Amino acid sequence: MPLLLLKELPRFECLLEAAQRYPDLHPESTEAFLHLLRTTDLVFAADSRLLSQHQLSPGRFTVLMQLNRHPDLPETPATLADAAGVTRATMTGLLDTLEKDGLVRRSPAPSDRRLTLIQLTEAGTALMNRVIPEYFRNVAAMMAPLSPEERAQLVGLLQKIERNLPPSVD
Amino acid sequence: MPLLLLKELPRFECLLEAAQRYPDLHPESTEAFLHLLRTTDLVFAADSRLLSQHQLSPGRFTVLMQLNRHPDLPETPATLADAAGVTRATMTGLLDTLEKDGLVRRSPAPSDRRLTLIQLTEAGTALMNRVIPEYFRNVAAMMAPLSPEERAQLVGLLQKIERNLPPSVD
DNA sequence: AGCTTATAGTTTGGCCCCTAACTGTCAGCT
DNA sequence: AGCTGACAGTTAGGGGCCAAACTATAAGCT
Repeated sequence: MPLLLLKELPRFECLLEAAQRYPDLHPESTEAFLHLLRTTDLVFAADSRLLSQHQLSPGRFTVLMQLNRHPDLPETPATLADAAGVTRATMTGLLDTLEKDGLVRRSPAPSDRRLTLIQLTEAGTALMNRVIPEYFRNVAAMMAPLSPEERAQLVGLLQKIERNLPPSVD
Repeated sequence: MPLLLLKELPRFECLLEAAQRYPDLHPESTEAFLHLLRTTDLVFAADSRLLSQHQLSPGRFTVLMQLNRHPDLPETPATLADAAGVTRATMTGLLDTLEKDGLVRRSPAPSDRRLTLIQLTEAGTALMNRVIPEYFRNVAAMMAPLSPEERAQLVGLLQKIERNLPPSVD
């Protein structure tokens, strides 16, 4: 996604000016909020560009990552959806295209015909073996401008915000 | 959107462990990266929940915000799309539903028949007058756990990351 | 055995994003 | 005047998300 943000964030001076018109506007908070969305949009877009070179999207990658963690332990659409924080309807769609591309395999569960077992195929495993190192190098490169102390600091600040918010999915 | 993240981020200890399997995995960078996506997802979801109470989405809100800034200066779909960082096709769809809901009005430009002028309707203006204060209060509330110094610090750290990344749209 | 409640996965329809291609219009050139 | 290239906005098709509703299956109770 882009998050549908303004391409150029308003300067802080503009926020100060707008605060005169909108008393509820808190310039420092709004600035932090907009930068958070903006930076994440850029990070996410860079991540998406890397993944798209391998015919993957962040969503598909997350599913494959989940399956790759314990390859001998099959997952179901419901457990994958729950772990990923999306609806089962969404997961059905993701699995449809992953299966079509030969990266996962669906099979019935012997003991419960409501369940479908999902496993990585050999092609899926091979793809992940190629993508994962590159993915982590890309993540490290994106975070490289921060020193180790600054990364810890960033995590601390983000956790402070996070603790104050309800989870986005049940 | 949820960003299709894992509902529970891996603990840092798990990242250390995974780093043994993936030498390119940099635990501190990966932790910061995942927290950045996670926190923004939660912030964005909270923002979306507030806006959805007013039959708005972040995208529609951004468009209305842009139109609200200079109500007497009509915009065009192309200028709105460019300012918002989305394609003209996307903007057409957003304007379709905003027009259907009576929040914006499309009219032909007298001097250039390629252009469509977009303006807020009275209903659109009234809606924005109700939503904007609430929107900024919500933003301030989400950022409230950070002190003013910490907000400035967050902005600084995010800008460091941002400067190292290409823009997500041209 | 039959009924009720719950679960799994899918389908439908919609929204928001994209790319590519289309139609209509304008600007500049000859 | 006519042509070419560029621009504006839309359409078509697709992916990724949602909610709601559906069908099929399982568990528990009587």
